[in-house]
Amino acid sequence: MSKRSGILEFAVLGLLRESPMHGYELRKRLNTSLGVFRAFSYGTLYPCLKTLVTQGWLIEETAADTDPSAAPLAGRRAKIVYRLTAAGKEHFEELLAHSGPDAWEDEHFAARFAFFGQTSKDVRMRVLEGRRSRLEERLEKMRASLARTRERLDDYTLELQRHGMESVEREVRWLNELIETERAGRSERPATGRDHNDNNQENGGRPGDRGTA
Amino acid sequence: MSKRSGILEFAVLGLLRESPMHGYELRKRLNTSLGVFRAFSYGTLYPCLKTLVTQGWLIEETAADTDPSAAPLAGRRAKIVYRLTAAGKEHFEELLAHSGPDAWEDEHFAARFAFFGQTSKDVRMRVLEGRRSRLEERLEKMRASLARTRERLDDYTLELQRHGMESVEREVRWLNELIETERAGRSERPATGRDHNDNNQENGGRPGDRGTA
DNA sequence: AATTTCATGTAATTCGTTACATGATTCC
DNA sequence: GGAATCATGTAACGAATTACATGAAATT
Repeated sequence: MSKRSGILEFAVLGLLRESPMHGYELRKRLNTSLGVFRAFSYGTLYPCLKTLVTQGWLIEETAADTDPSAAPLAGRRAKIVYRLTAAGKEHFEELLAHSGPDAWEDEHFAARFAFFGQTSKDVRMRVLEGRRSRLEERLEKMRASLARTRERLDDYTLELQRHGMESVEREVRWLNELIETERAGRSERPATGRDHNDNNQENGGRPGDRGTA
Repeated sequence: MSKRSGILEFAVLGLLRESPMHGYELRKRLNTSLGVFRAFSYGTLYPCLKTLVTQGWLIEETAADTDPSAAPLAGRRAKIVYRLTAAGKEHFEELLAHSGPDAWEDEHFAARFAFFGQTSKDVRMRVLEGRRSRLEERLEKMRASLARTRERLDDYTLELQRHGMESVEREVRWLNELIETERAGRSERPATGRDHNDNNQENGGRPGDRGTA
């Protein structure tokens, strides 16, 4: 039953794909590395982990399970470590391959983008372009509504609209850069197969960089 | 019982302060003029209106109530028009005067800003400055977390962080401009007394403008 | 020894949406 | 007279939070 929000499930699966973790640590990663934009509480995370286990995508391990002798040595006792199962990995690849319209909504998009490192190039392109046209649509609406109501609005409301539109325009420019860069050459790297540690280093800079050209 | 979200209640009260409206229209204003950032559905709005009536802040009027003869003439029949009561007006002024820490969270802030036209200068200042330090706090955390984890992150995650930080920095600059402008001289206009239609025109441009100086 | 941080969970509650149900009014 | 838009509502559900409850490990 239920969807478990998509976004949280997706992010959890993605983070656990990199390495097994327990809930507490997972939550921190969700809120820092990944989640500049989104914070989840324990009351959300723990029940979600339980259902993911139920669905066979994760397994719980106590530290002793894997290495009974080494467990006490490790820095700090990890009570329950969650590890991605084969089925979970498969499920995550599927989610990664989908690029439906939900994928270009604000938070959903950010989550997708955060795992672009594991995403194939064509999906990356579809998501970036989908996001862009979503924003352009939004801009159109904003412009139209602004044209209709301009006179009736006071300075502050107007300024709020203006600033909001500028933010959206700025994100469109950002997407344009990213799309250009993707077009220019980043290698394929389908998300399957090789270990995730061979991070693509064939382009050293940040995705937006076009090198020294 | 209950808080009714603060933000929706606040916005409804604020919009109705300008002029009476029925639910359908209210919702449109919420989602265009005011809500570049936030959309509410009928399933949220109508129940909310009901509780506001219960609390005595609004009264329902059928078009015939106020002017039985003129009602049929008006462009389109308005089924239930909501009007702010004296108590509701008072309550809104109170909300307007509060500048607690909730007021500088993302959506809450936007709602507050949208009604700055009715807000006294000192409260405006407190809200703007509160918002700014809230964002600066957030920037600090982001910088710290970035410094801690920089090496472990792949290009895309890094780029996402970078773009997120830039967005926040940009909003801080925006706030700086607004604060400067406020300091420079916009008149007091306490939210009570005179009719809301004498919108302050002593400064013609948008709030961020510093005129021709 | 006490405090902080790590760690896991549950119950009640809040906020809001979707889908449904209904009907009037305007435009073609 | 049929479609689109205006207009009002409700019931079921969804997603996530807060407050609570508990306890172990590390730090001072």
